[in-house]
Amino acid sequence: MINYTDILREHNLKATPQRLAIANTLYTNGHITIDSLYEVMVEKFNAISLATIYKNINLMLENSFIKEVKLPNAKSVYELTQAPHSHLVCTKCSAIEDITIDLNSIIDTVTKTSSFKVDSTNLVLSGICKKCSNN
Amino acid sequence: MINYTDILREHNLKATPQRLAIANTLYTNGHITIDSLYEVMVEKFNAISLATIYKNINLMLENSFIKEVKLPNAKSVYELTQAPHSHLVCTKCSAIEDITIDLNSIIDTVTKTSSFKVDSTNLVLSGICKKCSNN
DNA sequence: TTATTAAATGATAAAAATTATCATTTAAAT
DNA sequence: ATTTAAATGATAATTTTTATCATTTAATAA
Repeated sequence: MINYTDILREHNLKATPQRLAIANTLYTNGHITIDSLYEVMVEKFNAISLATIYKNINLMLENSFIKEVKLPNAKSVYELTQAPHSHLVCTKCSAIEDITIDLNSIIDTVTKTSSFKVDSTNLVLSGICKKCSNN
Repeated sequence: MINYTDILREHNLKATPQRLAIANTLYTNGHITIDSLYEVMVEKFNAISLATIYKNINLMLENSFIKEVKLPNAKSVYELTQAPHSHLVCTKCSAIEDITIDLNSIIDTVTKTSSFKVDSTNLVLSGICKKCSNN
């Protein structure tokens, strides 16, 4: 259990118990959908409102405390903001892995080829994870 | 105006006037949201139902006639299925460009590093397009 | 500590997005 | 021209997300 009080405040978010729990849920789960997050949160706060989940997710996105990851053929998942990275998604078991890939050479090529100034990247690689290829 | 009758049939889709119009709208627009597609279609068929749009988009996705492109901070857009490619999205004017980028070296690295078998890629590069950097 | 205040929460309504249902129409194959 | 399975349009139902508002609470300062 990490104490996210200060980090929340750095992102201009009051450190409410609900938010601290959301932060820890994201920390322990890595990536989670709104639905699953709500399920987990209901166990911790039996009276939490779904509206609180949505409002906090949106605020946390606006304040860059978390990031949304849009996946092909699946609902978005949310993760704590970290260093920029890409994602591996297993089409068999739906597991999601973070992976740091150096995309600079690609960005350079794009800049030269198309005179488009790249500011950020979103890369999702779909396929079969290690576990599933062994089973 | 391209005649998509045969191509639709190749994808196990009856060539209805509505579907032919959807195909042509995607062809001329390149990328379009559900909402915009509906607006365009209403001009061509004043009695078309939004349900028809949704049902066709879903069928066309299932039959790989079209692809969904998930964009950061925006609604999904749909495009005719083409050779695999990536997307450039301008954060100023929201323009979307197709771009073919060779990701094989990256895929190779991932395979070796993480023993994850990559089957498909989804790459969106956000930034400033040529037009907007000049204005 | 306690008091103050702006913000967060929970309950719920409202809105938006998507899917389901079904009678009617139509594309495609006799 | 006939037949039939599928598509369409109208609309209801469901799902997802946002808005509203009374109450509670975190954060700040006295």
